[in-house]
Amino acid sequence: MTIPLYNNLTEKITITDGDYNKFLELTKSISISKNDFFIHEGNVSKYIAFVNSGVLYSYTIDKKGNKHVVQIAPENHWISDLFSFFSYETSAFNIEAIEDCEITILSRENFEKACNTIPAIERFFRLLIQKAYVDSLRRVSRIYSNSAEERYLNLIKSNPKIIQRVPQHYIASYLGIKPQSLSRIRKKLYD
Amino acid sequence: MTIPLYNNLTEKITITDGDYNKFLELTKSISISKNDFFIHEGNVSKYIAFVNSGVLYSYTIDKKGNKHVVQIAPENHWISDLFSFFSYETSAFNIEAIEDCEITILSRENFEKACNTIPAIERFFRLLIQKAYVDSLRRVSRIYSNSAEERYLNLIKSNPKIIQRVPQHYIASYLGIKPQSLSRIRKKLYD
DNA sequence: TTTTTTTATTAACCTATGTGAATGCCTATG
DNA sequence: CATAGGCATTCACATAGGTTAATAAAAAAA
Repeated sequence: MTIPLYNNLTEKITITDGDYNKFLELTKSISISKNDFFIHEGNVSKYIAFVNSGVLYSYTIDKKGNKHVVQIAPENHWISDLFSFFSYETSAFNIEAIEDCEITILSRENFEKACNTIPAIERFFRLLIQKAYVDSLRRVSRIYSNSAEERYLNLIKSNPKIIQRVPQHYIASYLGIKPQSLSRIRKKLYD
Repeated sequence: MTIPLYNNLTEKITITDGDYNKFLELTKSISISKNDFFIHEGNVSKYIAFVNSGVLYSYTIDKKGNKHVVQIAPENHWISDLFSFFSYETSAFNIEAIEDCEITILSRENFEKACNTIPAIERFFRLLIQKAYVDSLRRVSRIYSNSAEERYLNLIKSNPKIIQRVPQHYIASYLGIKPQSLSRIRKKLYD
């Protein structure tokens, strides 16, 4: 199904049917089962993915062996190994399905092709990345100015569904704390 | 002088003289004295700026009254109140000169105009924002996986000049710690 | 120069989160 | 059904960094 993708595009831009079809031809739709990898660290394939259904999450493993959840993407979100997608650096980055997923994927090569040949698509990705960038800036500023407890409450407020669908230790990692600390925070909050 | 800007553009894209001049007409070059504000929180004017010479830095003041340095931009860097520049949210954001500066500025309105009428410029900003985004993602992941001491050492390594030109309490804020803590870290490192 | 203001250092104490280990609970698998 | 592996919870203790306050050093102003 490509309707969710069309709707996602037209939230930000206007696109002709011709351009949309041209864009669609550069993509590929695939299924991923729960716990499968979409991108596995060390693999060469670099894609950006649009989630039609399910939930994916991306994470890195740092030099100390700690896992860091970077992004949690339910349906209607884009997710990618952006470190290497844009920088071409080989980065230890994984994207894994938390639930069974249907996703539409675009290779780096076709991403460039789409941006070069379909102005509306270049605009779309500029806007998408602008938003992702602002989100990331906001995240840095939240880490610095809020405690883990405040960040947890913010996440619940802004994304109540994620809390229900995603295991707690992933949430903890996304918040930048250990599962034990999240437990302690929840206990304090709900006792 | 607009040569630094031309060089900065052509690091990422190819642009014709005609397009460059068209772009230049949308910009304005101004001087800012040390300690002056380029953007003051509460002000309506929203610009993105290219630093020809000097150093600017951007910061927010959070609800608790703490100042957070978000970006430090020496010459040949772009800096902006990106929170509101892209999101149109009114955000409490300041950009101030640490040294006397020459900057070239582009209003939000002209930014859109440039992106809409000069494809090379839209491409340039897409690439610029991609890079800024990757940097910001990397920063989140560093905050989570490195101690303040490690982040300080990283900063020294990747940007030795900034350490020399920027007062220490700004560096501390950029690293997400208090000046006292940076002092303690430096003492531990250099004793 | 002297005075004032800003910045950096140090120290004693406090707090949030990390660490390691034990326990119980679920869920998947044999 | 039994069992193993993963997940959440709890606790005792460790530690990085925050807080407050005093002082020193440097820079700016007079």
